[in-house]
Amino acid sequence: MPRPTKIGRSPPAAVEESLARLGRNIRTARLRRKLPQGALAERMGVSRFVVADLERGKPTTGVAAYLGALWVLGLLGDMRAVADPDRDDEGKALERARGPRRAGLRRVLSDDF
Amino acid sequence: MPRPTKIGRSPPAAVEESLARLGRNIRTARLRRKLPQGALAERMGVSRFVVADLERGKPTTGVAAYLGALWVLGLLGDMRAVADPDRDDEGKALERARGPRRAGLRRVLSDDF
DNA sequence: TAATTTTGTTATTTACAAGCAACACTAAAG
DNA sequence: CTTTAGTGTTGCTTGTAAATAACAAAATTA
Repeated sequence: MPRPTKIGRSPPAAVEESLARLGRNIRTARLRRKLPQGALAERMGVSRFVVADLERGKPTTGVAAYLGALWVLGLLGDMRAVADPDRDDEGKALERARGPRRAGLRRVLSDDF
Repeated sequence: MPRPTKIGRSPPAAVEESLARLGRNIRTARLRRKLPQGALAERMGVSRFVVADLERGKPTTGVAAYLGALWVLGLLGDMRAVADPDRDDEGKALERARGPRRAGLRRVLSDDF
């Protein structure tokens, strides 16, 4: 996350806590599976330092690293429920109050990064 | 995620799908709350381009950006269940097969980034 | 319709994420 | 105790994530 970002340098406490817990959970799952940081890192295609950063909940580390770890550990499915529109009761209530707005999409949205 | 990373440049398909879905979910939640990308970005303390990246599921974007968006939208609580040790049945089974290993911790682990 | 708002695109700049190497510390295994 | 494996820490290098600015193309509102 290069360039000084407020959310990267000092995230809201709630975000920091959430990240710390996620990191601890990944560490616990890794230890249960008897995987050293290096082995997990190798299967993810990153260096062991990235895994160490994850497990501490480093906020500036890329999402792909976190999700990649979950993937190797067989826990990626847990992400399905995050921000699931079907479970977003507050959002659904807001939407019912007016007509459903369509997202201002382009003709074609290029997804090549 | 500077430096050519396998997981950043071409993540496993499962990770890509998970990211794409998460991005779509965040976008849906934002639209339901009638928040423009710029407004969400401002509350997060980032530029509007980061929000646009999120919603496309860009893998190299920092975690804090994703979690920060969830936080503003009131959806951060959904992260609690991700990799929750209490729900990790496979991990628990593996652990039962042997004694619970303790992590090789330091005396003090500095968490200042 | 026109005016406004929102989002997408491109280009440029810059601070840092992630790679690597070397070394220290810890805790198991022999 | 000695050896080995796993993890933490520091310093350095490099490619790039994110900021900014300017413009274009949609969608919404009047």
